Amino acid sequence: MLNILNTSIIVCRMAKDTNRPYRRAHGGEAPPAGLEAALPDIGQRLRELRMMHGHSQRELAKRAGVTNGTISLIEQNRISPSIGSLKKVLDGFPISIADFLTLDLRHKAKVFYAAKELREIGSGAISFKLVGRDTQGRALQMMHERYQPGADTGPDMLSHTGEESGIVVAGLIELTVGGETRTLTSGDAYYFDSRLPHRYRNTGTIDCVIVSACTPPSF
Amino acid sequence: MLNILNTSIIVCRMAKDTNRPYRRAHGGEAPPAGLEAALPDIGQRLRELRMMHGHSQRELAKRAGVTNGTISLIEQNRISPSIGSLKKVLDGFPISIADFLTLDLRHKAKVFYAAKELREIGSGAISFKLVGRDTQGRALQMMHERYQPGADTGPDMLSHTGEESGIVVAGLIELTVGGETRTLTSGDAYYFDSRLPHRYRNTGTIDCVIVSACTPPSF
DNA sequence: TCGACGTGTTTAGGATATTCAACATTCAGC
DNA sequence: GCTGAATGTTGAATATCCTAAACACGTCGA
Repeated sequence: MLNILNTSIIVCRMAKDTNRPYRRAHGGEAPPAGLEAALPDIGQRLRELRMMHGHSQRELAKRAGVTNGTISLIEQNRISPSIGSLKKVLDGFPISIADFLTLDLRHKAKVFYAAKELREIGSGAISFKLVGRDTQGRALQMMHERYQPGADTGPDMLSHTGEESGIVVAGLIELTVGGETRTLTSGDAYYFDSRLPHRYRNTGTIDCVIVSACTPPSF
Repeated sequence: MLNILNTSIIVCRMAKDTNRPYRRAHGGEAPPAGLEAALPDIGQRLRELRMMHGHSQRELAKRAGVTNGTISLIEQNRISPSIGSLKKVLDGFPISIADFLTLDLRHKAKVFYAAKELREIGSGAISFKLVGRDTQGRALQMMHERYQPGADTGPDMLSHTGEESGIVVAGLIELTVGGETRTLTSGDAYYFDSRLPHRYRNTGTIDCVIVSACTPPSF
């Protein structure tokens, strides 16, 4: 099977360096065409990652224990680094080879959310403000919850797949999980499997504010 | 930096094949010792995967478009395959390089946490209070973070697998993610892929408090 | 017992990756 | 306009990878 990457490298070399003829991969069988998933653009990935970290080629080379020339050639896709040396190079960053190959650096997901941008659901006594509008492809759902005095998620206990956790920021909340009830105040926290029936009640006299998260997103 | 893998390869070659002398990686500096994460045992992984699929080396070689010798050498860790050829080999299976490298080598939980029970790590300018002592089997890690004025996670950007999100509860924080920088204040929020290099800095004059969550737990 | 296959391993040599050193460029500081 | 120090690129030499072909061993059936 013909390797697309290697081929392109050769083309590149031929064009730039020498006229030395190139032996076609396997004289015999024709390649079954590009059925396999494309190999990510190692060079550009590395360059972007390096830039993000604010390192020069030499700086990274020193950290990684390779030469700056190697970094340069890899970034230009002039060579296909061995696993060993790619590992060395990535040792210059806190990232694994697997993550490096998977990470989508180009996709610009929304990162920052002004308070007013949080999506608010449930008005009245209980309000949830969600971080992020579409939870597509996200593993987490972060929330800013506010319970007015007397607010109550009700006697019909909640129950859904996933896990949830939170920290009380202000006021107090009475939380029941799987039959056990506790009152939490500012700084206290909870963590439970969302399949356990649960209920929140503000038994205090001021608004209760909780910052919580659940996975997977359930809104 | 000396590459452990390559070294062992050489040793192996020397012992079995020839007595040809081996030039030590870099005459100069001594290796800073095994600080970096171990490179997964490519050879054994490949062998196991191949066995699971019931292929012989030659059979896989044919599918992959490499020679059986290459498979053999890789499985013995005699060579560190190039990304390109590892890709080719894995094209013989329905698995990506990243998955291949990651592939796994095979009650009543505590719900309520008083503020004092939160496990505190990092005492100085930055302190994290974690919900839950052992994150074993948990999908989420909830945290109460406090940054003193001037606190900074440092120019060596953080980067790790997972996703993280948070809401600023008090003060302000300057957050850099994947090259983009923003200053968030109380009520603002963020969400990003933790593999993107990121950095937190309290550029304000009072303590900044953030309640955040990440998945999977990374402490 | 023998050959014809199957397996994984090894070897020599050509192809590719990596290093080292030099080069070209940019940019700050004078 | 000069340096000097930084950057990324390149060519030649060397080390490593990859292939092709042979090797050694085991199994099976005649």
